[in-house]
Amino acid sequence: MRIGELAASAGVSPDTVRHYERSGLLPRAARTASGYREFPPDTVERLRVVRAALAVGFTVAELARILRERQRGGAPCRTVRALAAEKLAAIERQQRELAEVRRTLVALLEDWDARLAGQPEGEPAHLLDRLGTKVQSNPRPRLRRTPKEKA
Amino acid sequence: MRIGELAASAGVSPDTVRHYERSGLLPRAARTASGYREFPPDTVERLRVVRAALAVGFTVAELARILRERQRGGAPCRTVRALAAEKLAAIERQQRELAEVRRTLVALLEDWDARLAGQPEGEPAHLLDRLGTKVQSNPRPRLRRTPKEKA
DNA sequence: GTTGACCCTGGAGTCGATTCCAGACTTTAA
DNA sequence: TTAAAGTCTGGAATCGACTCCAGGGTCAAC
Repeated sequence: MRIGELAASAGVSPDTVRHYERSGLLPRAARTASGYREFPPDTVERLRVVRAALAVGFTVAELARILRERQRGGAPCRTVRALAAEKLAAIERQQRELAEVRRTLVALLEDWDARLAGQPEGEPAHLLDRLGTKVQSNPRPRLRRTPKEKA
Repeated sequence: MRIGELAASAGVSPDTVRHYERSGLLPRAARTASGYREFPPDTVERLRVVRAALAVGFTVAELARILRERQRGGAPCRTVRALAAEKLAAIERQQRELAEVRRTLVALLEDWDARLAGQPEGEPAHLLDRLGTKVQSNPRPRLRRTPKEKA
């Protein structure tokens, strides 16, 4: 199968597939006489695994290392298991942070709505200023930019 | 007060303060004869507000726009309120995604541990392969890199 | 008067997973 | 036969909030 078909099977772009190949997440594809990549059908499954691993937090570099190890007959299972546990811990940390931020934001909106209710349309209500008194900043919750889905 | 003191008061680096000034999140500071920035004391509060706003998900660009608007006598409260509501929605979406990923990961670890239990130390257990069957990838949970705290 | 801690500039670098680019070729369907 | 859609390369760009850099002044204490 060609790259477009493979990519579509996993809902990614051909560029992404090439990227994975370059990074060592997919085996080097064979080429047709004209230079097109020709993937064996089971690459669909391999790509699915890669996407799933990325989705639970593995990085491309980590996966590349693991897959390379496996290629050489190694059994990186213990490493994989440990790494996954780290991902879980990271996720739970992030959940706690997110919950905290959410609490803040909910309280903030309530507070704001109360003051906006008693305020004419164009008047300054100094909403942002209320933030300083109610939140003690610190980390930085990277709000994921919404991934642009292909139409 | 000088930049180092201001920065310390909010637990950020002087570089960050300069960055905020450049970005329009802090008013241009006055300068001493030797060119040092001299901040009025209430900048501490302003910086605190900025940090808090960033912490709940506002971007530097958004804050700059809002603060510029306010500078010109505008009352961007409605905008701010709407933006905050968007942030909340984004956070809740992220929470749902994170919960989903966590569920997957927990199930995966259980599954893995079961197979590893019956497996001798160096034998391949094909852990990653199990992923493809249990997860249907998609988005991409950016696990935040842990912010390096200053020692 | 010298050390060490601070401050200045503005432009480049960081992180990571994509995504995009130009310019060229190939395949497919009409 | 010709146009549209797919593919190739590899290096650069994207996003955002910082962080770092060199090369140079400045301030405080001893």
